[in-house]
Amino acid sequence: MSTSAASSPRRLTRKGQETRQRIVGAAADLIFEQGVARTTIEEVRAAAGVSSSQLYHYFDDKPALVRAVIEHQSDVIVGGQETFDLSTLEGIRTWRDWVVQHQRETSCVGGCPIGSLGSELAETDSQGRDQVAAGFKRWEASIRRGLREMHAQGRLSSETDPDALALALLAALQGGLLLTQIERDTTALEAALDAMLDLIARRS
Amino acid sequence: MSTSAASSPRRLTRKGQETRQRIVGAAADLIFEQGVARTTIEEVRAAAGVSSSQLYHYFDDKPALVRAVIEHQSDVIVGGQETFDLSTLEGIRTWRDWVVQHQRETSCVGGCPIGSLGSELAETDSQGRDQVAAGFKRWEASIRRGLREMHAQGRLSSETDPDALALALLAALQGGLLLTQIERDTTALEAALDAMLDLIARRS
DNA sequence: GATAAAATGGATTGCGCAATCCAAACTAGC
DNA sequence: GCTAGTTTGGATTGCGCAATCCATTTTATC
Repeated sequence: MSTSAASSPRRLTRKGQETRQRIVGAAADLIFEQGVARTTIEEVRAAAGVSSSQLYHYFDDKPALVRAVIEHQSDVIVGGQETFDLSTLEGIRTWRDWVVQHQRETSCVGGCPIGSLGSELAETDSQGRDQVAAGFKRWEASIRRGLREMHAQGRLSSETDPDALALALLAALQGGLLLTQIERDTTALEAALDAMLDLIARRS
Repeated sequence: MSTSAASSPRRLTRKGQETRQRIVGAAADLIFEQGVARTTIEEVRAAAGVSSSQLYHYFDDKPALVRAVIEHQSDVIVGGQETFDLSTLEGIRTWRDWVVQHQRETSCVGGCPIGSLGSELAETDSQGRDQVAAGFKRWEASIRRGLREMHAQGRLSSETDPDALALALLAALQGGLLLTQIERDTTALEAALDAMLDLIARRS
């Protein structure tokens, strides 16, 4: 969690931090549900139960709020990722099952919180894009840690490049989530992850 | 290319068809560059060199125009896809190289024209989402045709399910394109496609 | 408990942009 | 060449929404 950002208030009261967090949380939910462009400041204001001036007290403008949301979602996702151990085939399967199950439980709605943001901002907000890229880097590093461990312990063939595999796994997940979100069906996500699992098994 | 759509004018003059096409092309370019929400009717109007009333003569409203753009992009992509033969490992490698090269040439800007649209519309325009899903289905079918052929001719092991593999390949491509777009670097795309190629080779 | 800073309330402003309207000028088909 | 339908011009409207403003109340610090 990189602090920084919101210019004006340098010292935040405990109460202020709570309010700020409430705004970020509400914004994150709304943006996850309907994207940045279709989420209005008014909606965020109402959902967070704050006044307009409060919102602009904590964030310079809408882009600044979006930046805080990206940071928030990165933290949530990377935090979640680190509860899984990807250094064994069994662990990767457990992770795969969790991801698929989670999509089923949410009716395949929303896709990946970071991926969707990245797609929307990529060509219009370079600062936002950089931030999403940094989030992906952290995520990738987390996956890589597992595969490197697997490789070091000889459970991945020595010719295998664990770093490239980590990137491929993240890509397969992203593509699977996108197709799953659009088709409202986990088939694509399962096919993508199972293909990667099969590859990893064959390289064991 | 499914016709239909724009309510009002049932009979289009040649001139009318040209104008309509010009609008769709301009809209497709702009939307590819900056997304649906950030593309204004005024921009499309100027780029296509038409008047406001012309635009609303051919399309009921902005969502209708977006629908025409989705249709257009689906046609372009599926058309392009069909110039490749995915029934041999060699052919798939050629396709992989083309995709990567294309991203390099465009500086990794824009991502996938359909994927980006799908991501933006998924939760806010169910009609648009359905249309993107249909586009992906066509794309998937095109890939599947190659892999089924490969399977039938014994160049893919009999235990392999070519349909699931086609879906996984499309997902890897989408995820690779998304990461590549955000990181402005083709490494992820290459890792994703190469992983799938390796899997296919190992299943040959 | 005084005072400076921070947090909150809510009305208001101004503009970007989708969409409408009323013509006028073409293009078919008979 | 007449007329019904199609295509085009461009001004205008109206609203959604980001952002500003001026208070008032609360919290920290000494």
